[in-house]
Amino acid sequence: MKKQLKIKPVADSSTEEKIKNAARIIFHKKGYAATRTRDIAEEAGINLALLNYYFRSKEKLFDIIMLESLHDFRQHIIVALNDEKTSLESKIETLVSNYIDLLINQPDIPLFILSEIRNNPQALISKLNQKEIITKSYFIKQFQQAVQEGKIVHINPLHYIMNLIGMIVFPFVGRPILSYVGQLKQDDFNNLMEQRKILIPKWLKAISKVK
Amino acid sequence: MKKQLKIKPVADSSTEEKIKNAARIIFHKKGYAATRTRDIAEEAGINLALLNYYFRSKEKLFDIIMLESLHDFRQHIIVALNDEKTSLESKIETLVSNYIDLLINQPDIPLFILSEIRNNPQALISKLNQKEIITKSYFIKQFQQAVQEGKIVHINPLHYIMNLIGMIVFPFVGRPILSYVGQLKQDDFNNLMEQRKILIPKWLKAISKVK
DNA sequence: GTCTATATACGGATAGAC
DNA sequence: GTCTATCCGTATATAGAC
Repeated sequence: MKKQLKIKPVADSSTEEKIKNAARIIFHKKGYAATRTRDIAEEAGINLALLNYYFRSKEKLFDIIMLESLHDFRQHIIVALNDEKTSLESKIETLVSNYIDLLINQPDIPLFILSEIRNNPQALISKLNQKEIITKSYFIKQFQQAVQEGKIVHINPLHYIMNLIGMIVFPFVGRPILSYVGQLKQDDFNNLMEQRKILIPKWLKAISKVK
Repeated sequence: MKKQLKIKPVADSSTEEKIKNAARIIFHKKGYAATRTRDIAEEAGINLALLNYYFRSKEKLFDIIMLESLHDFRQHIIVALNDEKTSLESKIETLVSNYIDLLINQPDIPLFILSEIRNNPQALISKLNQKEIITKSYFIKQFQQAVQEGKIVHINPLHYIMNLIGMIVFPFVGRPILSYVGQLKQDDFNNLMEQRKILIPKWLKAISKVK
């Protein structure tokens, strides 16, 4: 059971990878409860029994997918917020841009995580780890510094965080409705998201002046 | 089977209402697939068989709850956006305020709807009805008017809608995480949302000037 | 209308052949 | 490692007594 490289996995080569990739797709799309192991097997093009052979149970397979998804979801925030070399503004820019790139590739991650947390809060919230990752980040230090200097209006930083993450994530969470209302095709939607990479930092800047 | 008044239902009096209220709570909290009819019966304090006696099946009961939830969720937008008497600004103010009030009372509605749409897009999206409710609303007319007059920067109105709805809804969708990160109690959270009633319209105004 | 007991279906998991 | 066949628990739904 060789561990494969994170960056460039050998695609769908091994059966194990095939199952994991299929599981990610189905779990992300339907959530734990609505997913049937038979669907995963079919998506992976393998026999149902193999799923249990490799992963013992639906739950164990799910835990693996959830852990990886949480990792992806968090990592973009943590890394960006804790870079001590960059300014507040450029931190926002990289975070927004990287995040939107992730979501264009895996648009179902946020709704997946949020709805599973709803179904099982205590179990999952703890897996988010250190609640201080945001509140004690270098970003927050810089933020409070900027408030002191009068560059940002005095306000609960949580509002700022909600707006930041919400502006990035919400369009993906509401994509089906949005695409329906706006009659958007896949590409139309992605183009809008590309625009937001530039717009969101500007908007946040404007907001941070509002009393 | 007398139809009861919408505004002031005779609370939990009838068994039918008891079941519906219980179903709303459980479905909102866990979604269709993860909900067991036994849980609903227990929550309602009635025998499991009665559920089928009154509503025939889990699915039929679910459809009723979903339809009502969609109605609540939409109605606040539609009514506010189509009032021809009010200015653009005051439309926003009422919409934000009414919406946040609804969500403080039923905080699980958005995640409920969004995750069920994800599980079954085509079936539910159609129930949203007329895709023109937003794009052909009086609000959009006023919006485009304001753009013409140079009061609002020229931009795809969908960005504006995403920001508007996202700022309102996202904190509720991400509430478990937010409350965890910010160490918020129920009241702390609600207070933040009350603040947003005032702040969101101001923020949107600032955003609408950003090039 | 409400209950107890039970039928039926479905989905996760395993035994055992290859 | 991979398949077929099958087991078994769980959840929905109904039959029938009260």
